[in-house]
Amino acid sequence: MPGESDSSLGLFQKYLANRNIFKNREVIRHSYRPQVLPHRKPQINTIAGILAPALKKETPSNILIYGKTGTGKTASVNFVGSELEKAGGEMGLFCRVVHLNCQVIDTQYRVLAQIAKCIEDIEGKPSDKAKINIPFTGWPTDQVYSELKNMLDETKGVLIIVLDEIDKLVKKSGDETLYNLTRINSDLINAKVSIIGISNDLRFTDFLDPRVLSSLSEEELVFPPYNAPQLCDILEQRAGMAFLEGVLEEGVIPLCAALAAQEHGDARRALDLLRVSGELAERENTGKVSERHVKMAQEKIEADSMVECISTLPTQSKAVLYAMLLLDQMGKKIFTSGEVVQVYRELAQAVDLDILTPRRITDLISELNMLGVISTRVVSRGRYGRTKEISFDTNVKQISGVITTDPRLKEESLMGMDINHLRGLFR
DNA sequence: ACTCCACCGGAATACTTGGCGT
DNA sequence: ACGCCAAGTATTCCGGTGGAGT
Repeated sequence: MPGESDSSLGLFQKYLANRNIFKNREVIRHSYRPQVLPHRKPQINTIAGILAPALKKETPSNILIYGKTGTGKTASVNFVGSELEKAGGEMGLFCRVVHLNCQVIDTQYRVLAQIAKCIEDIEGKPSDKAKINIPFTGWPTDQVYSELKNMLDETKGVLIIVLDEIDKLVKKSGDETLYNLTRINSDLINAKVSIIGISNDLRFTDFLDPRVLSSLSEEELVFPPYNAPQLCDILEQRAGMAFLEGVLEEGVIPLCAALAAQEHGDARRALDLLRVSGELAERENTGKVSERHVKMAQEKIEADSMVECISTLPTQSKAVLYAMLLLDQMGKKIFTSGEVVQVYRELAQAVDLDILTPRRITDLISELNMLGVISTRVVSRGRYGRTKEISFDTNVKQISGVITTDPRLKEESLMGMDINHLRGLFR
């Protein structure tokens, strides 16, 4: 693209050329699906091998895929799926893949309805007698099931159902859905169905009926986390498309890879790091992404996720957190649960919240601890009992910024609170 | 209508060491 | 000097409740 469009770009050219970091930012969003998936050849080949019978109008084995987030499970399956559809199309077969994210579609009804809808969309053109639209709600589930069965049979092809985040589905609505889906084959005459389950949770099979499990996991596949060099390759591959020539300094990609590898080998995390680094550099107008930016990006991502985490907390938890903030501001960097309870009482009264018992508060405190907002340590002080020592280990300002976003904990609502009284209490 | 889950609090029990009694 | 006790929560277990989903 450089060169020929000079005429219209001329005016802006120098600004674009000067300071921009990105060539195409979309490429390093994790929603972007690259053509090539580095270091996933074996898995892709395995999946392809398992699904290949579909092209001979046979039923492929069901597959269960495990792996942590950001290990390329979904991307690999999608890749194989679209290749399969392509191949099927060339051979004049009806061979389709439908992808369902069970985090969103998490009931039996919605799963069935969504599959039906996908099939409808795919072969929309033949003027079927009465376009049977399955409503979002209203029908009994078994009617949807039999309707789906009929639709499938008419296609006379092979359908591959990908259930992404299948563990969420099982946790929310049990294994009945899966049971029905696995036995749908025996009800079909002309068509074949095969299921690919994708799970983040290795132990989710505990919740499954053994019959469902054995049928679902005819083949099992594990996606190991990426290690640092592999992450490097992934980043390299995309960085070439995403960034302008020479804006990335030497150590940037290795650093992103190393940081993400420490996490869980999460490719998404690595890409986020790289993208945010780029965005930070862009904002600075330096025209270069350096390792410093990566470190800033790391902090920013962490901070963002903490903000996200805190802002979705229930009000009571926020109140407890606020109480701890007040203690911190009063100069007590380390405090005990007893003190938190005292401050919390005042606070809750002032903002007209139900006052929870100490019992509950300790629960909330440990919850906050697990979220990593605070850190706690149980200590025994001999004659003076046993307590939890609590302290903040992250930026207090940010936390307080988020907390006061809650309508019930706005500054104004705290007017009724006697801070000085509290101050006197803790010296 | 019924089930399930998140939230809540009461009671009992666990835990640990500085103080106090001897 | 030594050892048991007690303070003050933590932690566990459990039962109740209201609201959301089916």
